[in-house]
Amino acid sequence: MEIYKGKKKHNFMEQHSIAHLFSFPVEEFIEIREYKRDEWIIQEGMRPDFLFYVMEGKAKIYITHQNGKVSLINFINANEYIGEMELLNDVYYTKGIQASTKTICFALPIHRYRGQLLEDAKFLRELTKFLSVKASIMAAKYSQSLAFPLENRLADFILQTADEGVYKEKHVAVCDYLGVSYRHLLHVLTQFCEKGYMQKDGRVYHIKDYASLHALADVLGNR
Amino acid sequence: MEIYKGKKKHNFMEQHSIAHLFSFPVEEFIEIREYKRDEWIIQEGMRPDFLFYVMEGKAKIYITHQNGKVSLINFINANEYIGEMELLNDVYYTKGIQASTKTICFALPIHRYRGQLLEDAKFLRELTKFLSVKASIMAAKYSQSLAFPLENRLADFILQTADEGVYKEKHVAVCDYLGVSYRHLLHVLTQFCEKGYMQKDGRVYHIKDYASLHALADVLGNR
DNA sequence: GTAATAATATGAGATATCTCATATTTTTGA
DNA sequence: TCAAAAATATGAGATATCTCATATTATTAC
Repeated sequence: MEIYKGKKKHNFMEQHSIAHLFSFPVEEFIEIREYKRDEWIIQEGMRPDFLFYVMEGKAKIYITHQNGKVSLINFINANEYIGEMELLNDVYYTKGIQASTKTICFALPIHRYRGQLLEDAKFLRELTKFLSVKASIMAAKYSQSLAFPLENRLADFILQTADEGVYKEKHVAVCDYLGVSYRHLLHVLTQFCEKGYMQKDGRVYHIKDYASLHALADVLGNR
Repeated sequence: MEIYKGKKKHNFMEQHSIAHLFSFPVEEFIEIREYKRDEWIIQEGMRPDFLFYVMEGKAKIYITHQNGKVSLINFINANEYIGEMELLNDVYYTKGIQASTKTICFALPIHRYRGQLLEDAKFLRELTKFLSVKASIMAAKYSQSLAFPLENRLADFILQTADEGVYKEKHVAVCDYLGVSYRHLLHVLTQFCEKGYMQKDGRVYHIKDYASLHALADVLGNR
């Protein structure tokens, strides 16, 4: 992890203003941090001292269960908060946050700004919207995971992540995300190929039949 | 549904103040509504015109999937909001909300108060906390549903809902809530009885072995 | 009070998904 | 550059969960 200093910090802040997020100045104690791919931004179970706002990059929220299974709960993208749960709630079990690409974020020291943040309607309004969307996405994922087999959820995931007709996500990551075993994921992928929906080419899959995949994904009703 | 008028309204408002939720007066256009058990407070897919705040009672959030399955996403209890998603987001698929007991709530007409509410730090702060807890609970339920079989989730549910050692929830409701088939729920309940964790007595179940149920529930790690 | 509806109950067979074992290939770190 | 670690790959058997069929018992509505 690198903390931007001096000129580098100054330049970055000029090019990426976050003045629209707060109605008071935060420049004085704010930090700009750059995390490398796979670096942990927050360790599971360790309360962070900062509220983060992601400017660039992508991160993953993980939780480890007592049976050893690991769930990738969700992704965090640019223009989203990290650590807001800890800002708001005194007791909260902190999830692990890992950068999945190079990630640059603003970091506000909570002890310095907590009081002001919780009085700031501008900040709270945006955070409230963000949280409402988050809650709503989690609810959708939850109910879908119970109501539909992997076949449907995977079709949806493939269509969302494929780039120019090519699907090439890492199987292990997808298992954590969709909450199924590696074995079963491969099984369903093989089925998709047998049915002619996709064609395997080395490590990547080419989509051959969008219509069928869409038919599977659409029943999830992700509006 | 009954809307309190005149003296009844006046009395209720004197006894149940919600002044602490807002920093501006809301008395003028607020309604007090009482819903009977099983009545729909919001119809699925129909945008509500009100923001509700539950004072008394308990309601359920439902979503119907395209394959006909119904998920009971969560419960709403006293001192919680209904309709906040619609207040915050212009596009949102409205879930169905059904009273599961007699439910009394305040109803604020959105068109009248939206602007003020979104500027009110006091209101937004409480709503933000509420939403952060909601998002966090959904995330926990989601990851648990993927990581653990019914056995564990049911043990947790039984311990949470049993009253003086007696479990007597309706099977059909539990199926929707835990997202499993009726058949499978009964199967696992029967197993619990065979293993001596519970004893069936007519329509209710008596808990006989708390330790074993706790052991099953604890691995979920609900902190 | 009775017919309709909802909830409970149980069996049998199908399918979705998991666990474990083992081998090969790719990536990573010293 | 080489050994260790991670990711991919596949088989076989076990288990969790679902679907459908069918009966019986409560609850609700008229």
